[in-house]
Amino acid sequence: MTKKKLILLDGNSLAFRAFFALHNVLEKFRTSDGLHTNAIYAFNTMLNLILSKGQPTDMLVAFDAGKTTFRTQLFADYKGNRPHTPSEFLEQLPYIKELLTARGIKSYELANYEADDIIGTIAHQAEAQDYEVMIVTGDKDLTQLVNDHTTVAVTVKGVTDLEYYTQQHFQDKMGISPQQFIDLKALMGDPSDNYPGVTKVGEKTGLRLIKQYGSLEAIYQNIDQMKASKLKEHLIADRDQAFLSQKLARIDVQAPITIKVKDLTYEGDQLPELINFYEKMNFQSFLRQLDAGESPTASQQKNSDFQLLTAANLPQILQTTTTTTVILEALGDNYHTADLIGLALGNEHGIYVTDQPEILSEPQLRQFLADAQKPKAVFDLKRDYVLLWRQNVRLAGVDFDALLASYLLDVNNNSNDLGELVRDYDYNDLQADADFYGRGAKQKIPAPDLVRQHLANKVAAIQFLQQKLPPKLQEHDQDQLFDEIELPLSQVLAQMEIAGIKVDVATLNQMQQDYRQRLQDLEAEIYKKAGHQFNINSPQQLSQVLFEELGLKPIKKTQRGYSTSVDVLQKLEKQSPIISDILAYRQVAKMQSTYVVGLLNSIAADGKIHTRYQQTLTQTGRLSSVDPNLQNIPARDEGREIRKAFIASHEGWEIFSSDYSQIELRVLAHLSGDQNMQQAFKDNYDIHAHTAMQIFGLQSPAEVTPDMRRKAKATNFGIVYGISDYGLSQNIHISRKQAAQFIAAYFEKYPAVKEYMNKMVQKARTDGYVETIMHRRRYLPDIHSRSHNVRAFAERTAMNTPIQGSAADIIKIAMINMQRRLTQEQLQATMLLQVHDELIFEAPAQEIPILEKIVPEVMNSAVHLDIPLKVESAHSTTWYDAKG
DNA sequence: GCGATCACG
DNA sequence: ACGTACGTGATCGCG
Repeated sequence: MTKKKLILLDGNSLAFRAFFALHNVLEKFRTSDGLHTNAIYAFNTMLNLILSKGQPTDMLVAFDAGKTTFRTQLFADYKGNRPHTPSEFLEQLPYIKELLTARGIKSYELANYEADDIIGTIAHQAEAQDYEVMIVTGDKDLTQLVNDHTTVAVTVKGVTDLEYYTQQHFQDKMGISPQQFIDLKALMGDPSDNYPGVTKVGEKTGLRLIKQYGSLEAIYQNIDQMKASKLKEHLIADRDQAFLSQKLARIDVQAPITIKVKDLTYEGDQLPELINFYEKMNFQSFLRQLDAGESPTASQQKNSDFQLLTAANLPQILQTTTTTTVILEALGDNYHTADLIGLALGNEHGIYVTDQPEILSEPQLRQFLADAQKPKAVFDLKRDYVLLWRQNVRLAGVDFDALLASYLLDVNNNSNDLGELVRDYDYNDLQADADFYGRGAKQKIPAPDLVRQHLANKVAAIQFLQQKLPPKLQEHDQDQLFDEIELPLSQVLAQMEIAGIKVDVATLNQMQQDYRQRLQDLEAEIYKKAGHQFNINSPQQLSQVLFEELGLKPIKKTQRGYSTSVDVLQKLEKQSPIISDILAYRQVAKMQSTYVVGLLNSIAADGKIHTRYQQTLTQTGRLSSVDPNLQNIPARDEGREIRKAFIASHEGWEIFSSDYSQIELRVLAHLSGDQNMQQAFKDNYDIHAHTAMQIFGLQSPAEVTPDMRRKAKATNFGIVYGISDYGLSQNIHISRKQAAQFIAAYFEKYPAVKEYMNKMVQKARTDGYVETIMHRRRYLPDIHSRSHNVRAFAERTAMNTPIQGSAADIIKIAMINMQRRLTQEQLQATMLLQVHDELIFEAPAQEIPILEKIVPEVMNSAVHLDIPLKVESAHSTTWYDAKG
């Protein structure tokens, strides 16, 4: 007989995690009676995962019984600092228990004991009966129960991402045994459970002591031999607290439970009850899964009715007074080169589909698509605009883009695949393209009737989203962002992508040869110094040479070995002459592979590079650039030479570039309302020098040394990123203490900045999101994480996103206005690139003086802030020199 | 397919 | 004491 497997769930902690996993859609999960169901839903998702992955024979979910336990009797303040539990969560707990019954899973609670103790006791008994035990929890404390029979899975993020603690994993990670964990907690205390431990002892010191002495008892037995120190004094003073904490930390494995292991058989879903429950909760997707007996498949998706689109019925279909949904089907991501394979239209006349893209030669259809008075709905306007441009049709009249709308509502729901995206709105009647056409090498076009059906289903999906999303945009106050920024920006970006930027192949070829020679020379030199050949590009082989053969001292570890990154190598530079060769080799190799060769491979038939801007990708609202990335062309040092290859596309034209000066700090000055910082910008001071005066307490700008300015600049950056003293200290190579002083001085001189930072974190906590000046929204569910690490990251994000995102809003508005202005003034000048705070154009030489006037004018007036914006411009025959 | 590295703002 | 800057994309080696 196979071994029995018992899975034990920590009900309260997992339900709580489930609640916050879907906290950002809290209001989306409500029954008609008003009951919130997000935690119930996420809990069930987790159950599905655990049941299918874990295949238990027996199962139990343990819950906390109430506020008072034997621990509160030991220590009145136990868990005394827990914030008020949200009622939206508490109301769901009874239903989670009901769910468990319907799924054939036992649950249990016991007065005076926590769920931990129930789990510990049952696990203990099951181990004795040779069960394999797995415990699932959101609380690391339970890892003390790990042993040969028992694994503890702790949630890392959400409820489906689990870290599995086996005996081995625990030992590897902590360096102590699971049983010693109790003594570690005794020393550290636990802020979330509100018990103290020993003063000034945290995880680091605690681990050191446990490793040295083995146990709490051993520490105190040997305390007299310990040499005098503050630590020793604290240990002695807090002895009682430590032993009390040990009692609190230890999970009781002898709790007086009234159930037996043999009663815990997992019964499986109780179908009538479960269907009933899902219906009550309005869990459509779970109901469908039950229906299918497994996950939903193509066979049960509802296909939309449609008819063939022909030249004959086109006139009737285009005779419409409502919005027409348009699908242009082309395979692959790169719409600059992909071929059309079909077209579909949908409106009040029905859905019409063809797999003959040649229908685009019909003048009526071409006219309709280009008619700004005929409203249209699409998925990915930019893509469609470019596809049609290549057919010499200028798409107009699009007033709904399901991709853009979905992205604005939640920047995480941004799949470039319509089928995947609608699934997030519980719509399952469209396959993902990757499923329909196959992925990678296996991609092929299915039979025409299937393709037509797929396109019809796409039309229906967009129609569904057009009903569903606009009210939500309005709720979020995002109508302007959608209608006046992202939608028009799509067309501007399409035009920039189509324009492309000219590249001088001869320059790149010459660089390729030079780099090839230098790489050969450096390679020979490195092999000579190492004593043998090896692959310098392999961090593994390189660290073998450096740290084993040459005996250099490793500074930093990575997951697989020792780090060989630039900052590490720089610290080793004095120790061996090979290091500078390696640094040089790395730099040249990067230039060669990514830039020279990479760019040469991306040049289109017209001698230009046409990047694609991802408009629905970043979490902050910035654009990104792919295939190739033209937003990370080297700008400093030698690498900047690459920019000499970027030239204007006509004889007698130039490259013209304007960038916002300090836009993020200006945005911060505006958002925070800090008077001191605002004054500095109003007076057009050098802001980094000004900050240097503030944090170094100087009286006049003349006292600011270049080094002070450098440090102040780094501090300004740090503030924008959501400051930490450690991060700043690493960045400018100062002590952490000094960094902390800088930050304190900074906040003292710019007090409103500090208030603003606190306000953003608070807003993320109470509203679940932060937003930009144009109401671009980012949800931050991690702000409630129990993990310090994850939570701190969310807090920095809460501070940074409104700043970075508002700057992104501003340049987007400037781009739209700029494109209009160029048309108005009938200029030949063309906007080519955007690099976050910079716009790059090409123009006939005689238009340069005009650009010098109007580009800063348009950029400066994009929005009205409490402080002025500032723009700097430059121009030349190549991008290299078109930079101030 | 993922981690390490390094390019940009 | 905790473990760190924010946002990206391309290339490489390795499993």
